[in-house]
Amino acid sequence: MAATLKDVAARAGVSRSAVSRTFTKGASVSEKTRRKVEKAAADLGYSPNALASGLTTGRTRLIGLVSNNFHNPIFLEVFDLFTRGLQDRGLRPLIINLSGETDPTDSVRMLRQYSVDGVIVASSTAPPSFTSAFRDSNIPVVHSFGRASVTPDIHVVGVDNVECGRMAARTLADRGYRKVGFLGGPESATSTQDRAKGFLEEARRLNLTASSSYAAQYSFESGRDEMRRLLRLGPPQDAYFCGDDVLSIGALSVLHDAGFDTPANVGVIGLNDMEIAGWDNIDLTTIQQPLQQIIASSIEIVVSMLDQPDRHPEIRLFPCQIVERGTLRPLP
Amino acid sequence: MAATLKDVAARAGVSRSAVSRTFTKGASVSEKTRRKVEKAAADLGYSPNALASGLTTGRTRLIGLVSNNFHNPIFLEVFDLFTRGLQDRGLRPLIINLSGETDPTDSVRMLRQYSVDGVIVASSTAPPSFTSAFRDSNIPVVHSFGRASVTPDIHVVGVDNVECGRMAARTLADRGYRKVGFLGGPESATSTQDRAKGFLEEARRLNLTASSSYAAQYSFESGRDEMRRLLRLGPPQDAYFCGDDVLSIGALSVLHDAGFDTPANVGVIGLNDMEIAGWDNIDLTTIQQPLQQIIASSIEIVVSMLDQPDRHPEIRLFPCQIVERGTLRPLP
DNA sequence: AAATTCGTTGCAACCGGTTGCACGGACTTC
DNA sequence: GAAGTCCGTGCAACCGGTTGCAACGAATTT
Repeated sequence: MAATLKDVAARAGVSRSAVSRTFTKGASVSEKTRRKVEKAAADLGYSPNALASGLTTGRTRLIGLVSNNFHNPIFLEVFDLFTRGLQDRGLRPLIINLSGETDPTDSVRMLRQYSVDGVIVASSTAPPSFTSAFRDSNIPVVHSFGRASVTPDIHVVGVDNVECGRMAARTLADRGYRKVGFLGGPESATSTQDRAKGFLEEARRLNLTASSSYAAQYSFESGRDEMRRLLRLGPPQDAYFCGDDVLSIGALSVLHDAGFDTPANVGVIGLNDMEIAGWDNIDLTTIQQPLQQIIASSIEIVVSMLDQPDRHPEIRLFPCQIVERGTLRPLP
Repeated sequence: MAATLKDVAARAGVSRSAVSRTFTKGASVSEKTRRKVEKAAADLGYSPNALASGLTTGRTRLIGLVSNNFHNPIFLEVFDLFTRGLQDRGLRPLIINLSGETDPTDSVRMLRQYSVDGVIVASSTAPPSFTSAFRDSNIPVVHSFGRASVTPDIHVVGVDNVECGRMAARTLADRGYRKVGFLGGPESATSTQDRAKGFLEEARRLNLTASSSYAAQYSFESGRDEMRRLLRLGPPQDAYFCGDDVLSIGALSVLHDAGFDTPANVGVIGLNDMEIAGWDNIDLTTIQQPLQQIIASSIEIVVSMLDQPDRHPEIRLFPCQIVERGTLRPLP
């Protein structure tokens, strides 16, 4: 149906090699043949078949984008940045929706079948075994929003979640909250563990009374469920650090239903600064992750791995910052 | 690096054809060779290269998923359903993020280069010329959330937006609102045009006073901007039908800032029923599009086109329904 | 025992490109 | 004018599979 190399070669009166070379930059072709070929290609509406060329070159320009956060609005922003960033560099994202799957076998097989040039795992909850499965299959991989390890064996781009936890504790302390709580996401997620660690350590250091609890997932409903459970056990803390904006908003809605007012009765600080957090009906004080930087950096690493697959694993962490809105009282 | 057909053939002591046939269902292979081959394949961790096989069969099992709604949270749900639905059928979504692009040329080229088996355009704002570009390139295409045409030349799955508009008008009238307004998305989008048409016609029929205006995009900020503009011109209508939930929420936030209370002073009804609309801090009355059905149906059509590429274009519209929440006063 | 049928198998060509190599011609150089 | 460069080109093999065709052996029929 579509024109092939052979068709173009015939029409231009040259060999298939000549046509291939005109479309391979850096190859040696005379001005004259190039013009003939380009004319013929335009006439036939030819564009090279990326799959066939991938077969011989070993480069498909396909990048696996693996995620499981399809219920957190922040991920739409992540998705937008990744897909745009990749396609701006001539790469095509091939999506894998994990949706609860924890066994990497299938994902690895799928992406190997399509000979992706690399994989980006965009998830703060995917276990480390997941990313290593790709590396073990010799697929270049970078873990975005992953945990920084002391002995990195995989590229990780993200934030220092322990430091985020500390930052949250300091922020609450500075505003005069004394009894504070951590309301995290799933306890199995490394991001949750790190945020809890930083938060509780720093709270202790600052002589705050700190508690912690965990929601089943990073979702609005889980945030509601967990806050409801807490309120059944007794009065709320002075303020909560929630492991994610959606959890915060869920928790807030339960607090409001129960008659508590923010920030007067109880403060809440989230994490992510998703677009919705800035909406006036939400107005959530939160810790912002620098998404653009994290994603641009992830893409940069995966691109560089195309040329140097055995590049030394690297950790890139970016600083977070507080976005002041209405769910925490102002500094005294 | 990865094992190939040849490696497996050598290890199993059979020809490459035999190996290929064990992995092609419906092919004729004896139990004995099948076992030998499967053993060898398992030993080597072999899995067939989908790209190479696509080259000869003309089937890549790749489906282009084209969209431009990367700023509307509803699209995360759409995305989740599409990616899961496709991969459940062994298809892989290849994402194209249009982000404002209106010229289909590049998208068509990209997807042709990767020999996708079909394309799903998931957008209520993409112009019809966009989808036809795929069809003209002989790529099976279905337009999800598109406009139903009387003389369909492309598969369309979605809702009857004119009827949605009528339904909104009736809903407002039933609840005693007399002066009503349509606050739509971009005027160029067919979805906006249809919703406006249905709403205004029905409002007239019901002797309501109706006005209409348009936001620049389907986004929270545009909703705010437009409602701000309306309030500068004079007092608000009794109730608004907004062309989308995000517009509704933007409009609501401006109304609240201006001291209007919902549903006491002014009613708002949205469209989509995105997850957030149900959050207690939002509690938006809205018209629900049956996403699951629309998406399942879109996938079903694209799958059926794999076998019958020239299948007659079809329109599938699903009914919407009102989701009662707190931004419209109850029926008298 | 010969003929027929049938399922299984390997050969070889092909899908749409890429690329090492050798050849040919134009252009320098001595 | 002969020798040496260098650039451009085509041939042919290859990437990792698929598939039509013919051959083959076993089982069935006559």
